[in-house]
Formats: sequence, C-alpha cells, structure tokens
Amino acid sequence: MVKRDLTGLCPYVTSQKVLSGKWSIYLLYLLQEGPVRFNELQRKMPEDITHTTLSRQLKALEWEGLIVRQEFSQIPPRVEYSLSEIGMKFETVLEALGDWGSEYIEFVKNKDTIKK
Amino acid sequence: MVKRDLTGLCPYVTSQKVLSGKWSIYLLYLLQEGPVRFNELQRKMPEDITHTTLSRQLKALEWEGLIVRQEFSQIPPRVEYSLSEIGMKFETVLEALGDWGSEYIEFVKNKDTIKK
DNA sequence: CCGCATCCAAGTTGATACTG
DNA sequence: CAGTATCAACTTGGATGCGG
Repeated sequence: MVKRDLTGLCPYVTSQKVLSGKWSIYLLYLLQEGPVRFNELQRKMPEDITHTTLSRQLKALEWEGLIVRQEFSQIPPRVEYSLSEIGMKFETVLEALGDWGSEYIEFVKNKDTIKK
Repeated sequence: MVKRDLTGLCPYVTSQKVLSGKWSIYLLYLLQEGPVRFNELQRKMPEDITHTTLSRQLKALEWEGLIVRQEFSQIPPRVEYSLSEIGMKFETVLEALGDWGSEYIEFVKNKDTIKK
C-alpha cells in the first residue's frame, strides 16, 4: 500500500506528497458532489483506470484522512466514498486549480498556434 | 527530458500532470519572490536535492511554460529562473495550497496524539 | 557556476486472475 | 459489486562524473 511519509513540516512539501498520486486531484474533484460508489468512480474517470489502481489510490487518500470509506453490509456489496472534513477544506484548492488549469490550457493552445 | 503530455483537456488532469514533478510546487513557491539563481535554488530546497534532479525539474517547468530561464553570458556562468506570466497566475493555487497544507499538518498532528 | 550523459535504484501503475 | 494478490512494465529520482 502507498503510505506517503507526511512528516515534512512544510505545507508545500506536504501538499505535494498528498497530491503525488496520479489521480488524487481528480478523485477529490469527483467526490466534491457527495458520496460516490466504487464502480461509479471508475466509470467517471477521464481515462481508463483499472480497479486495482483505483483501489490503491482510494486507500492512500483514505489513509491520509482526505476521504472516508463507508461500507454497507449488503449483497451485492456497496461501498461509498466521500470527503472527510479536511478533505472538504481542499475544495478551495480545487477551485483555484480548476481556474488555473483552464487558463493554462488556453495558454498552451495559443503557444501551439503561434508555432504553426 | 521530462515532457509531460498536456493534451488531456480537463483542467484537473492537466494540473495534476504539471504538478507531478516531485518538487514542482516548492520550486514555484520559491520563485514567487522573483528571479533566483540555480545554486541558490538548490540551497533553498527543503531537502537535499542533486543538481541533476533540480536541473531536470526546472527544464520540465520551463518546457511547460511556467518558468523562464535567463542566461547571462559571464564567466562564471549565471542563470536565473523566474515565473512566466502563466506561472505567476499559479500563485492563487499556491496560496490555497499553503493554507490547506498548514491545516492538514495540524489535522495529522491531532490524529497522532489521539492515537497515543 | 551551471548542466548534460549515463547508469542504477526505487516507486507506481497496469494486466491478469481470483475471492466473498 | 468491490475488492486483493502477484508480477511485469514503465516512469522517476538520485549518484556520479565530465564539460563549457
């Protein structure tokens, strides 16, 4: 399992470590709206991602305390993931990231057209 | 050289890719204040990082357009790195990240003390 | 001072198959 | 449905040494 060492006391280094998972940001983004089931998450991912990988990413985020896993004892099984309190506080970052990301995409596009 | 594929059109995926370098965030943070020289950057890093690694990270950020590299023709050489325009716009994210990181560190501390 | 080339070590992801 | 186990493949970072 992925257990990132979070003892680096600098906020930026710590953030970097939390975000190091390939899908961390997008998962947090998907969970903003409320609880989502495992398979639903998998379907909503922007690229194909195996359940192995998804499972690992979720475990890591859960271990770090950003998300909460709730299991319902049913057949068939049902598991929902949602943001924890500290996870919800991350939404500020997500917002900033979304805005910047959009601007950046525009920037890259323009750079490309200039080249041609 | 690290050339991250930035064609994913979703802002979050794109951001994630840009931030995937182990030191991206901290480097952008250091460059906020203005131009910094190569060796100075190396010294300011929170952990020891070889110049090879630093060089690669900087090249990646430069290639992505976030930072600008200016070389002065001198002996001994002198190279300064600074934020580009789109790089400066990233400061919003940095701020949010810094705030959240601090909160998160507190959160982790409390969790640990409860365990004991 | 700055940085590249090379090689190696480590960590992450992906593919596949199996389980309650 | 929601995982885990295992192993192969790939990606990164780090160490070291050479060069302008």
